[in-house]
Amino acid sequence: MPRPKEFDEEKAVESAMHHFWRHGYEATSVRALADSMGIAGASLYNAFGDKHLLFERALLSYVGDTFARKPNDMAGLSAIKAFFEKIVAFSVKDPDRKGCLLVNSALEVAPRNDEVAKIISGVMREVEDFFRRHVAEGQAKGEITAAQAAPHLAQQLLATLLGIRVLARVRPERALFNGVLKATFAALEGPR
Amino acid sequence: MPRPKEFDEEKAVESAMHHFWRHGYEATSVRALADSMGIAGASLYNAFGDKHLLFERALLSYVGDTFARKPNDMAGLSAIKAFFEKIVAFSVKDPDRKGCLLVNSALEVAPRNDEVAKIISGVMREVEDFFRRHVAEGQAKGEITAAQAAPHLAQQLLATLLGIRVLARVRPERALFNGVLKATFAALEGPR
DNA sequence: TGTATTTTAGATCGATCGATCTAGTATGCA
DNA sequence: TGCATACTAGATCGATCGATCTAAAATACA
Repeated sequence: MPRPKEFDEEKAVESAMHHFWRHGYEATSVRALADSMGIAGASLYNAFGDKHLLFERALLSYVGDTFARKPNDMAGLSAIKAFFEKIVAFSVKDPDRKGCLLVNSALEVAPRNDEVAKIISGVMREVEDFFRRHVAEGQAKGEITAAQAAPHLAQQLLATLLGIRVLARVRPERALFNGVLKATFAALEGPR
Repeated sequence: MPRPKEFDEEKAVESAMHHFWRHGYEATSVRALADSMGIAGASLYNAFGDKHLLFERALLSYVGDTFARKPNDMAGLSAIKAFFEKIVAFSVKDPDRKGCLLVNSALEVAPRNDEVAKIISGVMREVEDFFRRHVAEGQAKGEITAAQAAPHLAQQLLATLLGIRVLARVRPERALFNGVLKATFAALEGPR
């Protein structure tokens, strides 16, 4: 039996993910991908099929890293606040202004790729669910206003999140994010 | 003196704008641009310099069409509501799911093009100003809550707007937008 | 009609694209 | 040591990229 060990596929996908994240899909060449993954071009095609399939793997890897592990030690309003503040903290300190690979891809790739569109809208629905659960929980605890329906508040939170991700790419300013979050959280808490 | 008439530059730029809007920057070839503009490739370079400069022209044309003519017959809350509802109405009925060229370009082009980044962040600041002015006016009229500072509410509205533009590209669903707007406007109006 | 100029279609440029193939090297088991 | 397999570098494929150039057609004034 022959040379059974390959390169670490997971780490390679992670490198590809970071490259797509920084440069986008179209502006990323397969040669640049192979270089940043530390493998030969032929190995890339052997292991991943083609550029498009590799991108799907990279996108799923990103989703796994970013959205799968939600703060499950918190609930209600504090979970929502922690979620937003983590993203803002990252956006402010990221020198590359990469934003969110999912949002970037939603605009650049999804319109011409049904499989990617399905992945992205699926994740967005999960995030919306996440918001709805914690809004309902916060309402039950009396820390979130009951004047608005949980599904609507959750949809508003989703839009705000996506907006923050856009701003992270062109105007990653702490003061701007602070204003957005202040008004968002105040709207959740309602009149006091 | 010779053949003084050229093709209609403005209409040509408009056609280029629509092509960029539908397909993005990288995925648009100069040949496809020239075809959709109804001119020869050589004419494109003669009149506009290169692809990048043509894109800037197209982006400015989009900004002029979309953001320059704001509803100035309204003020305060109703101006804000009309602004959002116009955008949602367009997003829902656009079969191409083009979203917003400015937002699409903010994510795809701006990170690698300082001039485009400047245009985009400038427009975003104008939109933020628009929101701030009308929020302040609404607060003065008592139709918008004074519990939050106008600048913060304006920043929140900007983020929500950008989020809606993202959703327009992957989930242009009337019910989703309605929920977002309902919660957004309720937050503006505050406790009643 | 003749001349100058702008346009056009289309060939062409070097560069790069995604993708494939070849040849040689490294590895593990016999 | 020898064989089979997984990798590598690098050449190469046809296609397309942005950009340029040429030559013919169109237009307006003399």
